[in-house]
Amino acid sequence: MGDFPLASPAAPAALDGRRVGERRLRGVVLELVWRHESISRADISRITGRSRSTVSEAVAGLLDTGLIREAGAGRSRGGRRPVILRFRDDARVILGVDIGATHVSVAVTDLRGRVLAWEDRSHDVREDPEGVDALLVALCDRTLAARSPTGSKLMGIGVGMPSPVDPKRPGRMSPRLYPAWRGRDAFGALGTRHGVPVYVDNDANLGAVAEHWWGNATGSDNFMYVKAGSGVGAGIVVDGKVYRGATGVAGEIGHVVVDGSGPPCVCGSRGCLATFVGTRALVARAQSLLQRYPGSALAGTTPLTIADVEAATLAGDPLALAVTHEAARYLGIALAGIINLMNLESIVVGGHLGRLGEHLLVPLRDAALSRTLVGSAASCQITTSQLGPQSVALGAATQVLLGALADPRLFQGATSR
Amino acid sequence: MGDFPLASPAAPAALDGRRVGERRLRGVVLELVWRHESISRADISRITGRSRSTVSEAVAGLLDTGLIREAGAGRSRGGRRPVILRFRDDARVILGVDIGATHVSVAVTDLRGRVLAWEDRSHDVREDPEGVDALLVALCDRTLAARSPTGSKLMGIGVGMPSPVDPKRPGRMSPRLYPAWRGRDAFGALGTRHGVPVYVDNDANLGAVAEHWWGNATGSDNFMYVKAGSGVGAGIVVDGKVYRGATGVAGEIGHVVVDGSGPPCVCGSRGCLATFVGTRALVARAQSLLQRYPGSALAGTTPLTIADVEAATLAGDPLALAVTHEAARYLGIALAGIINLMNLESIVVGGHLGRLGEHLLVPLRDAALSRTLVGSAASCQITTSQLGPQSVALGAATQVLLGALADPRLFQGATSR
DNA sequence: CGCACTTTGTTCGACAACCGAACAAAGTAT
DNA sequence: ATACTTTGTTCGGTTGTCGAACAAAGTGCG
Repeated sequence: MGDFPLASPAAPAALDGRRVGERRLRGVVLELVWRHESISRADISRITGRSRSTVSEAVAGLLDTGLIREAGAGRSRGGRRPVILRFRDDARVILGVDIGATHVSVAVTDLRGRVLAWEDRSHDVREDPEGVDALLVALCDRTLAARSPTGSKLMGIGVGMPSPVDPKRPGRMSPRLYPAWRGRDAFGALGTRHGVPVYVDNDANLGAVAEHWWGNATGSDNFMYVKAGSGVGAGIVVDGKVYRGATGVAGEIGHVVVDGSGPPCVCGSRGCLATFVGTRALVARAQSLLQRYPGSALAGTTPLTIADVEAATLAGDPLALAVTHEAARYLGIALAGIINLMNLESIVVGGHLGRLGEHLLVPLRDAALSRTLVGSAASCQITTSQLGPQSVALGAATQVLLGALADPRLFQGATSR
Repeated sequence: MGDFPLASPAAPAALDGRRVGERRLRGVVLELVWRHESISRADISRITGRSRSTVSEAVAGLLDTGLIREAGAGRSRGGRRPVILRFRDDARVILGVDIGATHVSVAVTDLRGRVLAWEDRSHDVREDPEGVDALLVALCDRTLAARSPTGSKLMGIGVGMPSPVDPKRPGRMSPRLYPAWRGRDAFGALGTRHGVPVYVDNDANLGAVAEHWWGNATGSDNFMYVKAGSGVGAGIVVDGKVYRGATGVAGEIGHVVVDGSGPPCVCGSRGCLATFVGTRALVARAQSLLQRYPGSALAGTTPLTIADVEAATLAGDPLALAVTHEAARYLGIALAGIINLMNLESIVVGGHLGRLGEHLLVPLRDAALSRTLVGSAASCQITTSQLGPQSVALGAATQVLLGALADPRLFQGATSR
């Protein structure tokens, strides 16, 4: 026991596929009970099309596991009152870990995506892998100890990384972006330490998952989450599932061309989105505009940081607003093309740009929707993330939850903390 | 009988889902026999994981339908020699219809995607819907009469349209692009006339299907087919299936920005791909360059058509080559961004640009691959379509075939012609 | 209030898909 | 020739599911 492999993000659990029967129905029923706050056996029978007898059997099995419980009688529909079933949100807890380029955060959530405990630390992740290991151990222990419903079992750990994740070697950071991490199997130790499975994925993908289940993209099955941080990344959800592409590294939105005659980019092109909306690009742009806006609040600030530009934008500083609007316009150009191509239902912007709210959205929507075709994209909702800094950690925990809902057997295996 | 509804492209057949058993296994076995030119029951057992007894039962059922047959003994693997099973490619025929802006084509194929008969007519589809109806009836009858294995039953009809297809109303052309077609349920009559189901889809999507099964994208499960015709459209295949987006109109690649300061486009943006690679754009560009290339073979040609530009390019004319290279470069910029974003495995270019072969590919690959990131896209194969003008009709027929492979019951229903 | 009708959830017999063991047929290796 | 392997079938048993029947617990109308 306690010997779980690192799970690849694409395949959280490979069922044997032979026994398609009860195990599968149990998963379906479990997910239904989870989705509907309260539901009866008869409801499930109607929704799934299985007979009441079959549903009863599956429900009996789930009651045994303690994941659902009977909670009194519901309203009659003209006959006997149904027995209400409820999902037990506190039956297990999940650890969600967010590794960024400059920070490490850990959340403990229940099975409804509620954050029960939260720790956040600044750390130079790029240069100090050993420090990250130690920090993770400490933060996980602290948050687990602080969580409210004491005694709940830990079900699994989700980890978000600021790097593409190779499905075949999920524990590895990209050696190009993180040379110091070369050869390290980053997060396997976490799983064996706690005796639970670990799910590793890219941070933008997990941000998308969080938005899909708990944020602005609830109900959108085809949408994109754009994370504008030190770099620009995207998590794409297609038909309700994270889209990963041919080799698992989809989402590199930073090198979509938005100005063919713009500045050269490291990728070999000119006028890439990344040259306009990355942290460094925004700060540099603000710096270069200082002379033209002598009265700006940013005038005296040295060194200028992205936090300064953000604060100034929210305060209505003209220079900062000019920088923000320019970035929004370029982002809008890129999004317009993608909306038309992929026929997306909604887009959520997170990361530092997402914190600017309407200051970003007004020019962004203007730029994007003026370029989209009728029907396809006029209906695409563009918003900024409301989930805040816990977004990635929450998405990581959610991936664990989804894996378990799809395969209830994972609920069994967790050992007590 | 003979009363099939128009099938939406997304859901060719909605199984009841209750009986998952033999019907499903039979579908899996049928597809395996179809994929492998020759295969034994024991092979199928190993591949599917079902027991030999179960596989034997499913095979027996399929033998009864006449869709597969036993074809002698295979090579021994150290024991009794296996009985070889083969798919009967000539058990049924399929009609594939290609409606373009200026032409109507019809193909009859067997169950292996071989074109047995083919008719092609120029026609002003945009303005004359009634003429299209009459032409379709005539061409379908002619091709069916001309097909080689006489007596084979017609299984279904696939139709490709030069318009986005609304999954909820598959028979309707876009009223914005085709005002004269407003209110017409375009192709339902075809199905009732022949007593078979009709599958309608967008032409670029069907081109992608054809490339996926019979062309350059065989083996690629994440790729894009770009059809550069009078407009520019794309068919996107994700995880082996046509990607349709939130409302079924994905693939509008024409309005990806490739030059933020380029000429204005009808969509409201500037420097859209469509302003550089559409038929009209290419001809206009050639026209405007005539003065600078006085020796060009195109100098005396009036009116200048896209066919002239194509021919001149293939003949190595400097003006035409300049136009082609420019278009290739812009297309490359757009593709680079999409490759990075979607992590595609390959891209196939069809339509008039696709006919230019290496004249297009050399500058296109140069433009696209120089802008893509290591790992993600350096491995993306960019080619031109080899399927020729039958591509869309072939894809349409293939969609019917795939629908039937997934649900063998469709094989039963076809009436003799 | 009583009686007919509905709805819910369980029990039980039947059925279909699938498996595994046993077996015959037809091979190969030595 | 003998021992072992592979293939495909037969047959009994397990499992998921259904439908009919039923008891429990409602609603609604005369």
